Amino acid sequence: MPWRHTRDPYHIWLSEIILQQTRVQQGLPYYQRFIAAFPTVRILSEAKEEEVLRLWQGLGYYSRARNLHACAKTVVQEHNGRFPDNFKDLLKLKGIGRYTAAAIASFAFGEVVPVVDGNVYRVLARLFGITTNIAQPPAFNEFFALASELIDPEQPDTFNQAIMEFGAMHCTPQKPLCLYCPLQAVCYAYQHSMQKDFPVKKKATKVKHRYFHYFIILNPAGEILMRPRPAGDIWRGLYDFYLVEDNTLLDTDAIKDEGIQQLMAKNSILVEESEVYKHQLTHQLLHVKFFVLQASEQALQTFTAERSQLQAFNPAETLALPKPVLIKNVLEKLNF
DNA sequence: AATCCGTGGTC
DNA sequence: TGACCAAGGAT
Repeated sequence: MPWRHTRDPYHIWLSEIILQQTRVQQGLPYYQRFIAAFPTVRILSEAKEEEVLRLWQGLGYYSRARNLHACAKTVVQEHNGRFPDNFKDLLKLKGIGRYTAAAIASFAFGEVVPVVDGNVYRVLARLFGITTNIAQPPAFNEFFALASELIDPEQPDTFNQAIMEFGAMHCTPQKPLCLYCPLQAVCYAYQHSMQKDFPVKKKATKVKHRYFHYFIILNPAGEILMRPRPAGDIWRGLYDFYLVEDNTLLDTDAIKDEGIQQLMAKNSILVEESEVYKHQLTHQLLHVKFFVLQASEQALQTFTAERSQLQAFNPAETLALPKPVLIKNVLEKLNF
């Protein structure tokens, strides 16, 4: 890994941001493209945001890219192009939290501060038999305190990399390699055959049910009405169809949206789909029905005038739109 | 504290 | 094949 044997805070910072919730294999090519395009933090800070986002596309968690760009600007404009050299000040930068601040502080500047990531939770929980629920915020302080006692003050960077590497390569989430583990004799989980029980991670899976009534509205030209989803909800910025949401599964004729009612009155309606979609990241269970309707030009004008976000796309154009998986599948099934 | 964000890998 | 998870952070 190209960021492993360096103390350049720019390289370390970039790699750590890319590797947040992301595997090395997936992030490595992005790291290489970013370094090639932006050799220094100053060059990155002078880039356009669209250019940064374009290089980031496909990697996910896109706020990381926006924060990355904002952080580069701050470093250049307020810190003379040099990253802060300590944990406390690094924490103030956008996109840098407790893990990333500790990683940069220890790797680049040798500060004695432990990283606490998913690997550290797992390794320490197994080793010491810690039953604290790591999904709860207070868990961080406990593991941070324990790691602070364990960290080697002479080589904090090596300690931090070692414990994460050990977690990633050896003390893995599933099928840890206990058979030839040097910590067998002192590992609580191994001694009690409880590897699968650590770390304790209870994820308050309150599944939220939502009922989406999608309307695939076609105008006389055969175009489809779509709109980008608003902020503050799932699929922000991705395109989907006009929808009516209600907490109860509505009957076709019980829908309250007046505009839709008018369209339905004047046009035939087909129920094309009815299925359940699980949004696993946010534990939402979406109950979805799809209606297809042909709208007359006149009815359509009234309808869209009240919903300025809606745009008409021909089917070929919709292929180029960023769509939620659900919508993509529907379009494919409907042969659009 | 709870919720949101994304793609890809594993078993 | 569905459930779980990954070198987290912001709001």
